[in-house]
Amino acid sequence: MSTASLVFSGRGPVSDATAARVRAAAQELAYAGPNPLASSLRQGRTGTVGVVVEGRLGDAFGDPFALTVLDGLARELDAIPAALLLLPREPGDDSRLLAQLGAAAVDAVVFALCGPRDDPAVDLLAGRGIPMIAAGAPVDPRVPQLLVAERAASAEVARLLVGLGHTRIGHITLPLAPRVPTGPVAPAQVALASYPDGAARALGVLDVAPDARVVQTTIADVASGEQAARLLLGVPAHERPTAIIAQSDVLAAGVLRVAADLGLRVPEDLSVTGFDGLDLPWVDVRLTTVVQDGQARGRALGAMVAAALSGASVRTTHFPTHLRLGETTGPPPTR
Amino acid sequence: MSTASLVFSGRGPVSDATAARVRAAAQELAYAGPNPLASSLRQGRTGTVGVVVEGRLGDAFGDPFALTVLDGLARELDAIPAALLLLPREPGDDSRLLAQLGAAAVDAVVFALCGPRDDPAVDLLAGRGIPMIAAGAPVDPRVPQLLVAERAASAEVARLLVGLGHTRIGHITLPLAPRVPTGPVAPAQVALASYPDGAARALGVLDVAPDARVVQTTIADVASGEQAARLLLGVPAHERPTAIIAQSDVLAAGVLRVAADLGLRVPEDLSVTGFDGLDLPWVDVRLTTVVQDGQARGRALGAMVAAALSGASVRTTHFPTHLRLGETTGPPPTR
DNA sequence: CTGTTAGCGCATTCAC
DNA sequence: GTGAATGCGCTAACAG
Repeated sequence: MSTASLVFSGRGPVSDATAARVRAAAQELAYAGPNPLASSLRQGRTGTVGVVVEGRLGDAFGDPFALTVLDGLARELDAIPAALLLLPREPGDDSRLLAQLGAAAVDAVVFALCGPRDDPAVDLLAGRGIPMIAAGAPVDPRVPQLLVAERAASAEVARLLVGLGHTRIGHITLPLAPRVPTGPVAPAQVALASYPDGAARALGVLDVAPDARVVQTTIADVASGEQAARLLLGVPAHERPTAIIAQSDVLAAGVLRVAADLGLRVPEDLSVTGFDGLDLPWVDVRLTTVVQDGQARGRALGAMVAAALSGASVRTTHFPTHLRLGETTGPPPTR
Repeated sequence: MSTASLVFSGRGPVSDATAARVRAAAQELAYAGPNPLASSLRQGRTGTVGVVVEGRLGDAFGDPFALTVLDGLARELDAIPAALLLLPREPGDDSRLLAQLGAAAVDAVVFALCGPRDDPAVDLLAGRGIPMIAAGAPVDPRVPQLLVAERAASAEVARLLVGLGHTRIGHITLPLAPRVPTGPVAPAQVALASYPDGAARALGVLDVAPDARVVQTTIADVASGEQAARLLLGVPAHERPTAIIAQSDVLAAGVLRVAADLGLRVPEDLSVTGFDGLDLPWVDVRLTTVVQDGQARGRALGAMVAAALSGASVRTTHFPTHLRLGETTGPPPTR
């Protein structure tokens, strides 16, 4: 009885009478519509797109920027239509993710957030012919990217501060590799980092301010920003940085809190910059930051997925950002 | 060649020589392992659990409490193992969700967060024999619940404030129904609400303080809390509430911000309470609030899912909360 | 221990 | 416009 299939999918030429008869029979047999699994197997489409998430969901999406990207992505996928399957990876342990990827039925996979430069998941998915889309990582010719000019944007921030006269600059990076502790990082280590986005932003700063003190965080949240800020600011006044460049607005929010706690005025005593351009209702100053539209970024990723699923060959694209001058940057204090 | 299946699933008794031979052949043919779809169809298991999310992902998980629940749930499901499929519902429009549910292959569905009391998705899923687990909503005999004594907990907060001598109490509720505007709500409307959790908390307050002014928010975030607080506090001083009970800590955070803005000291001029017991790094006072362990709640939901999938019959359970006295409550100002 | 057989539930042919 | 046959790719059950 293929007619039933036509009735439920609603795409065949079926007379109203027959349709009614089919529906009545379905009712009778308590048939709740086609089995999605069988339908997917037959059609080769699942209506599901995987999203790889580094670390715990609470950590990853505790950063409002990441959440906004996810939101935009979901919104765009909804139009395909496709639902989002969350595929968390324990940082530094790929085994669970690979098992999930081997067992999960997805039409495509998105690496929407920061992740390792080299990812064994790529081989697995490429082997299955599942299209992938990434935002910075993993780096692989088989994975088209939506790229941000991280290094250039970050360098622009550093240039702003150097131009204002700052010479002692602190930099707070996102994690450069899985499972790192919060703490200082030697500039030489930066180039070897496994996470490209943090590395690129740090390199941008070092391009312009090679003597910047770099402190790495474990995750992007306010508490980590505070911790890193205390490491940078908890030194004698004459070696204390007069400006801190944070790789994320939530990290910068932590810096602002520590500054207030230490009695440092922003920007008179300390300049602070962020990255992302978040609108945090609980931060009262307007942060100097690199604005990127997270929602639009997610949507752009979703559009790339849609294109890949429709069979188009998707190419690496660039996504715009711009520096926004806020109230948290100014010339260094005259001693 | 079922031997190949045994090799890949790793559960059959296969000699090493044969296993090697199979792997070699797989390599040769560029076979990337079993097709998850076919495997799922055969085994009747997908390794995927759906989570219904009300509203945009950004709105739903912008509340750290909701995110923590999701995190705990994901963590527990990971042990099954199962991955999370996000199933967003546009508030007030079930059609997309129902379509997704009809097309998505899931082993179970969790209603982890607030949602409508009556949900057409229940009929659909019950028809398919897919187990459901809920946390407050939907209310249906076919759906076992993990319940919080919302009304009692809320009443306890109100009793605390009344006991301190407050007579003019304001209450800020979560949305009581889809697509509501932020604004005052008549107590009579509360009992008719479509969202049970907000309704139960409001009823708890009204049980103890029947004259409380109730203001409803659109979503649980700081900005909505601020908006609601301005409605409650923006009246002549003699009719201004001396205490505000918020149904969530993020809403309470908004109240604290407005209080500071209006020059009201907390708790001398205004007592403020929340719900959830979040640890918000950017709120400096210790809020008086109803603590519930979101992570544990998510895990408990995950455990219920695991039980349901193992064929056990899952019963409705209760989840504990407790009132935590903080620094934001005290006697009302003596005029 | 290994190979063969059948069917999971559907959607797509193709005859009628 | 309708019904009957085939196979999507796998794995459980069996026979060797």
